[in-house]
Amino acid sequence: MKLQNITTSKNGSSRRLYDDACGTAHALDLIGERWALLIIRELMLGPKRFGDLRADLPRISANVLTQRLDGLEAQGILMRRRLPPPGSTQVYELTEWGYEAEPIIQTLGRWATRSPAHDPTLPLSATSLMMSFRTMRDPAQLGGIDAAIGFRVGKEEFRMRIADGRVTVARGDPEGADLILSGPAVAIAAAVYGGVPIEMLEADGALGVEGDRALLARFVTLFPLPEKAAPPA
Amino acid sequence: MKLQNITTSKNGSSRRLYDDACGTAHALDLIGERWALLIIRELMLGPKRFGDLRADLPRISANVLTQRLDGLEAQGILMRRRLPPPGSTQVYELTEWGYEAEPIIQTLGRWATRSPAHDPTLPLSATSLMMSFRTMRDPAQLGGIDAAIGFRVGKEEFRMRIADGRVTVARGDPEGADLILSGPAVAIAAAVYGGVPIEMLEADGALGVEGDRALLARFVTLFPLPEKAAPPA
DNA sequence: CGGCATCCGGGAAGATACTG
DNA sequence: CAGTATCTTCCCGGATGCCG
Repeated sequence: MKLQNITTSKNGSSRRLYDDACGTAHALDLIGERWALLIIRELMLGPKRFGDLRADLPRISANVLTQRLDGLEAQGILMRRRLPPPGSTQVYELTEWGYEAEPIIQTLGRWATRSPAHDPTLPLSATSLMMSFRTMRDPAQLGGIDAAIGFRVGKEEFRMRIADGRVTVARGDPEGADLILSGPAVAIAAAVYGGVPIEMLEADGALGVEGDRALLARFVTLFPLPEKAAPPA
Repeated sequence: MKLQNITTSKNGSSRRLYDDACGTAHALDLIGERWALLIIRELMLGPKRFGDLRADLPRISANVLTQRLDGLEAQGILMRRRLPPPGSTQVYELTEWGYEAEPIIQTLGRWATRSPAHDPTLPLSATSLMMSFRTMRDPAQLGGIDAAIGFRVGKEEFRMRIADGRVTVARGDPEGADLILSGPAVAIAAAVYGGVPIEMLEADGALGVEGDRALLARFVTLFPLPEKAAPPA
């Protein structure tokens, strides 16, 4: 290790800061570097290991991930935690303040889906699909629904609860839910956001459905995308 | 101009994109580059010229500002507009969709002021001070207030209206407001966010006050900063 | 395999000087 | 005043390798 690296890593403030009292500028100092906010997004539904993050952010390189995790930890946004042995692997978990960044993710997401350039058919991580449901829920449509919906997306399992006009999502066993959807995140996104008919996705083997199909028909209407903004002239 | 520049500017997608369907990731593709969101912030209260932006973002370099303005225009977030002659100078103005980014600025700002590292004594542009009032207003304290407050910050003038529990701010003539504050943005920020006594700022010649001093005493309590998050252990 | 450190190439950001 | 040209610095991304 070179001396330069010692000074620059010890004094993390050698990073380019905006030097601006505005809270927005400070937010960018904290989480404005490339990948930082997407790492936070991936941790939003609970702790993950280094390798999980690499898998869910396929285009990040290991050294950048290391740098970001260091920086976010130093700023108190996430913590390293060592799981009890055996298998005492390390996980990264948001702090309480880190979890409070969820509105940032939602506000950005809601605004950007109005972009004419937004392409909802791109790949998608399981976490961002689940987060998108919390972001895009239509309160007017949720009234009167009380249901549990399970998801199996790759190796990850989630349980959503819709009740009292609210949507909560957490990692958890889908078993026993009123409706269970299985398949890659893009397939579920195609059904909910792309308007692709369920039957077509099932026929392709892309989507598995168990349980209340009437609920499913309603489910795919609960998360409307906002209208596109006018494209640039 | 070189051929390379033509291809890279025509095909703006040579930029590093996240390639992720998640709206949050797309937002970062749109406004995640350095300085982009601060440029949007500076335009939030109306159009500005190139030189205004340089003055209000003192540490941005001219070529980066040019690149960002080009990119934001290509994405439909802002427009170039030529003012009617004489003095037919060019200004940059947010599109309707661009103005809708205000919640992003507010959400980031609110979250980041909880950072242990946030330093509210740093320099501040007039626009970000005005935006901060919209962000930080305490609805519980605004009830029953109906007032017009004017600001003279450097060469810029603003008029704030507090009524019906809402705060609106626009560029405009402070004359005739119930209260008029004059001085650099840092001085006004010191009074509102730093708890520095008005008398001290006036004695220093940093702050000028005209009009209703009782309203001023109340005004400085209307924008409480959120509690700090626990500092990293 | 998870968690890094290191080296390298390309490109974005910063600073300064220059032009219409 | 509104940008452009150029140069330097530094960040990002990819590959490789070390170590528990």
